Amino acid sequence: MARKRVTLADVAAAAGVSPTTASLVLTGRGRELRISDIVQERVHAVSDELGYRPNIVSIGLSKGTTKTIGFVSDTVATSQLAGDMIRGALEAAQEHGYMLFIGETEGDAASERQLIDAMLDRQVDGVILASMFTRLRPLPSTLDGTAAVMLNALPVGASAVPSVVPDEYAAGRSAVRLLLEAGHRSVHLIGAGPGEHDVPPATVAGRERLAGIRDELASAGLAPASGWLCDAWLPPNGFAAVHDLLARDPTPRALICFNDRLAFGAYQALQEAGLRVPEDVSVVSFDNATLAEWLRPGLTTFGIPHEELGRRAVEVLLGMREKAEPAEASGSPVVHRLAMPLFGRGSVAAVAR
Amino acid sequence: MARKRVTLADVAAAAGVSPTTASLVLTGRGRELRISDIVQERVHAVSDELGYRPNIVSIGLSKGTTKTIGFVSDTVATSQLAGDMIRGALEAAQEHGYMLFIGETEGDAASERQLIDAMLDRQVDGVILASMFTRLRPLPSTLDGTAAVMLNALPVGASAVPSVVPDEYAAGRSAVRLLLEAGHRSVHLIGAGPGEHDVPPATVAGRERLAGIRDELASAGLAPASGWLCDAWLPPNGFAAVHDLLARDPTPRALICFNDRLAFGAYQALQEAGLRVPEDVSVVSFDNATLAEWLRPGLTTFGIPHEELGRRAVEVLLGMREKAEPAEASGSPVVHRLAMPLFGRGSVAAVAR
DNA sequence: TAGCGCTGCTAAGCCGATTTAGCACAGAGA
DNA sequence: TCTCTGTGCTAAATCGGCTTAGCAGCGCTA
Repeated sequence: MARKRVTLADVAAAAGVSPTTASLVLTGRGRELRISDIVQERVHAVSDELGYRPNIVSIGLSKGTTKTIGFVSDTVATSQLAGDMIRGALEAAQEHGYMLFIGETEGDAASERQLIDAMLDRQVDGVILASMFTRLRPLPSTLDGTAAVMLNALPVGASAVPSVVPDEYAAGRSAVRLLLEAGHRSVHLIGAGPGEHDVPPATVAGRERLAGIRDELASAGLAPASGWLCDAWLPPNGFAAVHDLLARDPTPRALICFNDRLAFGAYQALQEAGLRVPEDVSVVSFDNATLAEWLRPGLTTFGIPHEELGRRAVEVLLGMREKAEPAEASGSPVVHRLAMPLFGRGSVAAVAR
Repeated sequence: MARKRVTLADVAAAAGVSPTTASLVLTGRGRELRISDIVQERVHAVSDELGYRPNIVSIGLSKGTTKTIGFVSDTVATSQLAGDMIRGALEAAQEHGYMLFIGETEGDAASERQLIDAMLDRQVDGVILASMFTRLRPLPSTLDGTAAVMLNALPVGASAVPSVVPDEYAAGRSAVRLLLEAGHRSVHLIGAGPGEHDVPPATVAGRERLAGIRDELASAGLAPASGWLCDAWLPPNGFAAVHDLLARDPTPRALICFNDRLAFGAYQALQEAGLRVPEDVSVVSFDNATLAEWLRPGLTTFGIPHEELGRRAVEVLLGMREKAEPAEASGSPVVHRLAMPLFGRGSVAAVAR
């Protein structure tokens, strides 16, 4: 069955010219090399008729470029996030005629190395190293000499690799500002805080959100009313933290949850205590998980622009390939910070007096 | 910077043999073609020392196989599901030394065609056509002559392509059996039913789940107590359906929700009506979304084995490449149905008497 | 001592494109 | 008539590996 692919040689034969001529015409160098209009037209016509498409593998062999990008993610555990990030990358890649190899390491260094090798064996033009939660990560040494971009992660060590991350710090400030504008002066933190070092280890997001929160509070002459550091940021943790908070302060007015799943747990605890959102308690959160929309009332949250992050990573990577080695040239690695958009729903109200 | 890749020629030169010899040794045909042990050893040593890795692009050019599979999904809207499916596919592919191209069509036929072309241009060895919800879909004609497998979708038309889908029908039967064993005799359906044709259009999952449910009820001499067909299967739909149900029957005993998001809405409606899960109402559902674990009480649900589906699709695809054209040979396309595992949590209790 | 078979290795072609160098022909000028 | 300059096209090398066919040298037989 398998109809054989139409090759350049087929086109050339059918048009009665040499493969060279066909190649020149189809790569747009016909005029430059003085192929007559009649022949050019004939080649194009035959090419269309036969449905010729160049074999990228072949081009890859001689040019060393395969129009392919490797996308290495460390975990797809919280895969919804990964999906959007990949989607953005995919779209940007497709727009530029690139394809994406996807690979997953589950955080294992050996399998990361293996995966990157497999990609290099296939002559990828560049590699995106994505993390599903913002963190510091080293650049694998195999990637020396290959264009690379970190996505939702920051390079550690001397490697001068550009990175693309959400602007967590700004979002932290914005979250506080939102509550201040609603008249709140007492803000409890669920998931981290109150001190600047009270964050789960290795999460850049937590550290930067907290820094933003604390700085914005400070500029209003305030400090967190309380902070509840959690090991993990899942609903049960949020539930427990708010449960504990209510034991100390039975009528909190405003919560900032460090992510939406914590907020979900917070909702549950508040509800069981007979407190209503937002009439009794305002809640602001981060991530804009799908969940945020489904809660009743809807959760006001700062979203991670996953799709935009993925898209930007691809664009940065393709940009690198044009200029020679710009990251190293400019001395220090470039960090692209993308704004986290606010999704205002029903969970914030003016403070009750 | 970019250290040049080590080629076979480099290894050969360093070992003082011809490229032919090096190739034979490294592809394991050394003994067969009588290369002396001394030379074999030397070639291997040099190869290791230089860190030689064969360039798969080159092999792809001559052999036409690139150890690469294209994974085309129609939508990543509900991307968590996609993520797990892709993860399973990824793992299986990696185990066999294959890489995955990922592409997304957003359901658009033109972009699907374009994507598949882009993959064929890169000489993929096969293509997996994945849907994020089980449905019928035609096989794009460009794929004639290429190995293909449908994932979470069934081929429509004469194309003899194997497919891998969850066994929705069996899960429907199991859901009912679970309730029957708990002593329930009155079962309300949220999302579809009561009649066998009362399903949202084009969802195979709904149709098959409903068929299983109705058949199992029938074999106990029962029929659905009521059924609430919803346009979409999102929390607000579940909320509304249960709201309506309660207007007719204020004390339902058992609900089967057609997915977890409907069940989430059902929980909310039950809660607002002062009914408790599972003491007053038992709830069974399908999908095992992450959400199911977070609800209080945890939702008892039949999960879609996404990871297993993805994995199996790859295995079926790679299996096809070994035998010639087995699907067509065997006459009718093979459908692989994978069991949907039960995740028993706290939402089902023995019927109150 | 020519012929045969075996051992151990290599030359050369191929996959499908791009690219460089250059060929054949026509017309113009010396 | 010979050279020179364009014009229009093509041969051949290349990318990096695999594969087929075959070569050289040796010992053994007839």
